Amino acid sequence: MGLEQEIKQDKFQNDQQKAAINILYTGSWLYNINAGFLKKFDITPEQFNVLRILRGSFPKPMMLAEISERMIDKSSNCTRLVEKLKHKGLVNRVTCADNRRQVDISITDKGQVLLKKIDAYQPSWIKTLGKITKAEAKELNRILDKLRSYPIATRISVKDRS
Amino acid sequence: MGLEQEIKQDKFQNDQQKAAINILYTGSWLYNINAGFLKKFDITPEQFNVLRILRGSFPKPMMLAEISERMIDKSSNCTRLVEKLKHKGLVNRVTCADNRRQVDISITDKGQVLLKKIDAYQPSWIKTLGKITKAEAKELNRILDKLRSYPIATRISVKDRS
DNA sequence: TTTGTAATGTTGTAGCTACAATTATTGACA
DNA sequence: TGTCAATAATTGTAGCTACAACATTACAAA
Repeated sequence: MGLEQEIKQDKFQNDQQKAAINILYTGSWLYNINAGFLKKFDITPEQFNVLRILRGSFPKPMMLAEISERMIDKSSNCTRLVEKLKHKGLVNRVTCADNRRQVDISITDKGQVLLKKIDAYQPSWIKTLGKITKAEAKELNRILDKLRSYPIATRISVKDRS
Repeated sequence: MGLEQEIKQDKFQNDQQKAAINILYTGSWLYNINAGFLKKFDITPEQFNVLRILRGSFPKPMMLAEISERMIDKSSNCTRLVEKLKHKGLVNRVTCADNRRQVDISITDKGQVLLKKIDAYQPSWIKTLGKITKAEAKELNRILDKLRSYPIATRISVKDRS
């Protein structure tokens, strides 16, 4: 079933506009699948994202700004997110000795164990992804990266200058 | 700049997994551009979505369940969303005479005017979309539709199955 | 008519997000 | 040294979401 049937809209202005809606719609769909899956582990997608980021850096701790930079959804409030994770014992947070403005955050053993457990469950969205081929995934990645490439925002094109 | 640089992650398990992150990331990126644009008009992306849905149905009113079904983000609370729009004078909401369980919702003149005004602004994300070709947009749509095909049972309610 | 069940919305509430204001610390430099 | 700007994180708060419980209405069966 295509996007038109799913949101019951039968005409888009053009393929690009349809693509925008499709990305938003598919993103929301994927997010919800993921959130539903992670709920079993009492963790949100944002928290999961942060934990994986910290695992990637382990054993080197990270500061909040670095974590924010790597997050999928940049707008999440990192301070409070990390606070939740600390409360669950999944991360450590200590004031950095060299620079007391920053805090060093690192994943705990308990956090590592949780991630392993989640990995082992073979999340349903991994299965979902199997529906597209490797070649399709590559092409999808290429197009999405192109879409986000830096806009030539306010620059006047050579043609228009005259 | 590709996804790896943007979220500073240099290895993914495979292309499909990267694609999932890419969709979530690009969706969030696009949402934020859109939200920033719409803020000038004192309206959220969700509210804008509902208004366009109602314009599509005009002059035929719609009930809440129909609107929900067509929304990009199904999880928004439609009752309160419509309440906000009514408060701004952008929609009408009256109890349906035939079936008093349902409410008939329709876009007002003021709502139509607002949408026209927004259309006229040529949203920045329309420019964004120009970065991919028509052929790329078509391919993107095809792959995203394929990805969502065969719904994951656990997240789809009985009602939605059809 | 009464009863049960499905359809349709609304509401309560905990928790989360957006974003601007604020605090604390550091480093540059007159 | 004292002042200023930059960096890093926290907090206040209004508004929004998730989701389950609830209320109302419709309709069919006994």
